[in-house]
Amino acid sequence: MTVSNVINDHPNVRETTREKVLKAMARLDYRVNVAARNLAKGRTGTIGLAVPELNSPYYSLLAAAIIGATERRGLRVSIEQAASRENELDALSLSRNRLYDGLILCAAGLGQADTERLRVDHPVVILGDRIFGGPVDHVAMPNLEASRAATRHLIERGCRRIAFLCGPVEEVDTSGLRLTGYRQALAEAGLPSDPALIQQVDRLGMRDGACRAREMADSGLDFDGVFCITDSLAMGVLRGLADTGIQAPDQVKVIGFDNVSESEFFIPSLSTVDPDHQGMAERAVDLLTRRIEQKKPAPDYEEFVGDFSLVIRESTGG
Amino acid sequence: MTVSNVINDHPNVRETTREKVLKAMARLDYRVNVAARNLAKGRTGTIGLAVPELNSPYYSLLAAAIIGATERRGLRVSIEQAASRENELDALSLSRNRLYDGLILCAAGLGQADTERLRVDHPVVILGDRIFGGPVDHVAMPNLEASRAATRHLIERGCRRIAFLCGPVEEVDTSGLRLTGYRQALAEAGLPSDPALIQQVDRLGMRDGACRAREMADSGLDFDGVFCITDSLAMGVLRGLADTGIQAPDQVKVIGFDNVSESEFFIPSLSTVDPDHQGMAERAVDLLTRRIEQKKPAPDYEEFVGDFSLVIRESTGG
DNA sequence: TTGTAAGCGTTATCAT
DNA sequence: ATGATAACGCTTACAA
Repeated sequence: MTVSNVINDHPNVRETTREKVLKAMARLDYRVNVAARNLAKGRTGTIGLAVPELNSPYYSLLAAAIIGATERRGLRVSIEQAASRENELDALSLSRNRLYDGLILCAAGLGQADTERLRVDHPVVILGDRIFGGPVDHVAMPNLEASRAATRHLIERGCRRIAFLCGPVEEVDTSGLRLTGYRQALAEAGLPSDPALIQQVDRLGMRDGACRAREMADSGLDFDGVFCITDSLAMGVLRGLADTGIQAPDQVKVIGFDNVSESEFFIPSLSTVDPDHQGMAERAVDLLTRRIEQKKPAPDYEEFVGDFSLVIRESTGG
Repeated sequence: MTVSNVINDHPNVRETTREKVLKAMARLDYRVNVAARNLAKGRTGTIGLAVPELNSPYYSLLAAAIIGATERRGLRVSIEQAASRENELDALSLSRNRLYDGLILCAAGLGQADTERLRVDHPVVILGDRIFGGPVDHVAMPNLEASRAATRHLIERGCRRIAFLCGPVEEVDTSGLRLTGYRQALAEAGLPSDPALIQQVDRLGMRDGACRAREMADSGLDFDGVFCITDSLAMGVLRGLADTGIQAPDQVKVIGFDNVSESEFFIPSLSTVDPDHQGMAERAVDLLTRRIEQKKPAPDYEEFVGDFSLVIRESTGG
């Protein structure tokens, strides 16, 4: 017991005793067994972070932000790639199995229909836009406002035929919410909303962005601006436009969403929505920590929407 | 005990008993306690992966490759950001503390001088180029050969004044090894090696690449090719060149190293060394698994060097 | 096929 | 200030 007290820096250990213990520990090359400690304490000091994919500028930025936020709180993060709805449920159960003290889940597979599966007796925070009003704390992007602002920016720069590039649109999700913001901005400016300009791709990466941009150009679609719901998509679009000889921003202006590190250096550099990643990460970790600390689960679920600003770069005229 | 047998799919449980147990588990909403299991088994089924930074195209690619390799083996990966030598030592001790069954360490802070600190009694695999001949298994990039090939490619495309852009050069590390390959290629082609062309930056990211490219251009340095030791650096260079009005590949050709996802879509698309990330990841996990499985530590340390190929794209003339 | 007993290495509680 | 004792929830070894 005294050894335990020394290890955990408890007071009430005589200095000479402490030294004796430390000396013995050094001599024996003693290491605490974290598994045993976790069992005895009922805590692991680790939270789980489940993201759909790691090799993505956005999710790696997000992971870095979360890690930054946890470091300041003396927590460890274990990152899991949960690439499917199935994987996400796995992550949930691992957390329930006391491997983690709590879980930050970036849902991509789970949807509004799975809301009830989140009703678990251990701390979970949802980060993202697929589940609203669930029985968990929730940190979301400022989808609507930011999309309006991005679209408005294109309009202000003179675009009249603005394409909207997104992923599969579901009832409630990033694509759907940002589409609403886009439509609102058009409506506010008195511009018609042409369904042909609404383009959906399967995956929100550069490849799909590039392919679709080429298809749009080749099909003769008339457009002078593109609002892409992720920067990856937007950089892909810039690439696709370049392939077809279309000049950005002169002929077509492009704006993205996320402000990933690469956007600043792309050629042309990418105008984009800059969400307050840091703030959202801090808040997610705060909410989770609060849940972990409180003994009794309380159904006062919080919904936090992050801040954003617009970053104007070359792709919309600088 | 019978419950344990059911949970672990052991044979020798009567079907009716199994069902009774499963039913009871469902009724009680029972969950195994992973912490307790870890303690009893002395294994966690989790390996640690320590990388210097997460928000980097290269390391996120690597992390994804490692995760892919472990999934097939029924292992879980816990990713840690170890951004300093200190952090790397932490990761080592966590593993020693039985939180992980083993550790894959991408050393960036630890160096050849720390070799002895790797002499630990639990499985570790080093992934990277900073420690050779240490008391651990080691998976490395084909630095020398690949750098020679990349430099040779620039020479074949007509470059005569090839700059080399790297990070701080130490005794043994990525920068140093690739520098050697670069010099060898120049020598083989009978080209002089001008020290002014060897450019070092602090961090291997796009920002430093862009800044340095602008400085090189502004200072009037004469160069017609750049071999960058990472793709991020190379994309930064392309950006920097664009800023100063230098055309790539017409006036200056650029080649990178890593073949990160972004390279294919950058404008101009980036020629680069494509290491066999998947193969290296598989091998690292294999080596680690072997160590975990064997009871007695054996000092037959393996050194595995991955494969590579060259991917020629627009930045060197397509 | 099922169940008993011991032990994994810590920490919490409570005496001393 | 120190230490004895009993958990923590599981698995292994072995007995029934």
